[in-house]
Amino acid sequence: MRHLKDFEFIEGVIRAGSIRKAAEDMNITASALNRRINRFEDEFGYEIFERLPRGVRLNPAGELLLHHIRAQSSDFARLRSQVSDLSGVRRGHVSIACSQALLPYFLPSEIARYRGEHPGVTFSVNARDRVAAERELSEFASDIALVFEPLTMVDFEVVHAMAQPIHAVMRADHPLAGQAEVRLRDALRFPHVAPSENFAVRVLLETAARRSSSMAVNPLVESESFDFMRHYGEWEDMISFQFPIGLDMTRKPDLVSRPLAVRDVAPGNLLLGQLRGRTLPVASARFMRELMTALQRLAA
Amino acid sequence: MRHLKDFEFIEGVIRAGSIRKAAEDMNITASALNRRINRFEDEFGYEIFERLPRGVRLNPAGELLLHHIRAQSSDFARLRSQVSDLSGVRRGHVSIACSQALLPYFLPSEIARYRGEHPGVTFSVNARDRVAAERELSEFASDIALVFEPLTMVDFEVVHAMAQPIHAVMRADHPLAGQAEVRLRDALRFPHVAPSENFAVRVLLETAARRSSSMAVNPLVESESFDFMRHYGEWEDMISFQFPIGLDMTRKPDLVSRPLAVRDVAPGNLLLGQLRGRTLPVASARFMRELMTALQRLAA
DNA sequence: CAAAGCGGTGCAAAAAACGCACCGCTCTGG
DNA sequence: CCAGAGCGGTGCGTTTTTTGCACCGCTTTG
Repeated sequence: MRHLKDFEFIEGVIRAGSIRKAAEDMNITASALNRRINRFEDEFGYEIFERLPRGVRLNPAGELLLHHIRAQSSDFARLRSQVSDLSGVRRGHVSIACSQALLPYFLPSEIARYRGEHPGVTFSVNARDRVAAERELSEFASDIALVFEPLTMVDFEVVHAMAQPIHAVMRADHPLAGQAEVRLRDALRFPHVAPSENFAVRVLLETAARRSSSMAVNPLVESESFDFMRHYGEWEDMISFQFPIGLDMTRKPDLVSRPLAVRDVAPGNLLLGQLRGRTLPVASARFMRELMTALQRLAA
Repeated sequence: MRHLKDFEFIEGVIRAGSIRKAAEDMNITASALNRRINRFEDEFGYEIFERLPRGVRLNPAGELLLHHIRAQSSDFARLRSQVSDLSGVRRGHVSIACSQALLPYFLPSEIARYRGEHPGVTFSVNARDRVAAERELSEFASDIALVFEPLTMVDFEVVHAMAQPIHAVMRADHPLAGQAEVRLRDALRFPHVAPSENFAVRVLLETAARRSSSMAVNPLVESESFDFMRHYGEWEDMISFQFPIGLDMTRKPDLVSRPLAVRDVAPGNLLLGQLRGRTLPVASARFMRELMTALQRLAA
């Protein structure tokens, strides 16, 4: 679209880090691109790039402008899909940033169900830790985030929250498998695997363990991949920790999961949210409502 | 700004109702303007105007586009003032749509206090009934609305609410002046003035009166101007009804105001709000926070 | 039924954007 | 230490886009 041309060029320059590189990427002369940038800065009244010997970089004003650009082009995309909805077609794209735990069962089933009703809607799903998920929202790279215990929360608008007690996952013949509820100190006495420090499960375990001098999280295997940890249990008998929404026990009859005692470990909060103040595209907004009801159904 | 040119032309056409008239208004040839519109519709992929024999009119897609245009240019204005804030200057403009009751005392004092601290900030204040105030918000014509009991509320995001019991205002020597609290049936037995049907005070009085067959609101003088009604009391001894925030009794020692009994008449809700989901310009956002604290101080 | 007002179009002129060649500068690697 | 590479910026001729003018077909109106 014509009126977004300048913005696209500016985004290109930001991406490339220099005008010349950006010009090459976008099939235009460096001089022409340079003039576009300069003209825009003139009209805008403020410089938006710092000129460095090796290229250009956004200054604070440019950062603000970048946010406007992203908000603007995202809203324009929303407008287009809204207009195309007028003619009856139900189309759109939903982009989601989520914790790993949602990847194996919860999101696939929800998305499949939704696409069954609206086959024109496409999805992109990316695993992101809680910091990256928030950043993606504020960069308009994702519409929806579904993460455990996000950190900064200033641009994160919580649409739905759900408490999830941590479960200990072990083989059906594990000594602790007979208990309906597992005490943390018991679980930590057995060999266990755990995710690394930037995952909510680990943080909750650590804070709980720190309350008592006798307990410590000492994973024999540590990984950033929940997928790896889940499969590792098939080879060596270990306890792993996971939120129940990431579990589908019906498919693994040789594994059992038991909740950790809530008085030992605080439950994690699964938060469904979007960028504060943003108007989501119709498809994303609808799917978010679906997720809300799905989570409520799960809690009941 | 270059990238808003098309949008400005489109707004001009909407305002003028025909391409030729708009072209004249904006110092451009009709043919050039016509081609701009057509080119935009081509690139956009949808027509936005219905072509009528006497001119053009927005179609539904155009209505959606218009909203995007207004949101977009308002957000761009916000961006500019935010960037200019970076260089230290505190500037900006705050536009307010409010009920008449706020005009004489509350808003003037609040605005004066705010401008004492930020002399670079300008204001526009317009009295609007509760329907018009909401429309102004959604057209980005006002940043902030402060009204009693708005109606539709779908685009109105309530930032602060405050209950205001209706007061009966009368001369100090009025028979009811001795009571700390006035019953509605007593007040209605005396000659009274009242605002017309599209004001919250009147609606609340009517609904309260309807609960009893023995009461009716029969104003001897009816007006849309609170200013008129306030001054009319100086000429003929009548009860008028008003929210306390619109009163400043210290300046009129010969007048007294007594609250109507809450068990007779429901208090009105004064609502401070903005367009749902909109990011206000810095100046407006700050002033809104000031209003919130002022209202809280008033309630205490 | 003619005149006025509307959106749309062909064409030439005017304006804007572009590509090319080149400048001055800083950093870097032999 | 110095030459070369890479950067942003500029002058100029050329290309592309936009505009203005004249005019068309159409509908409404007095």
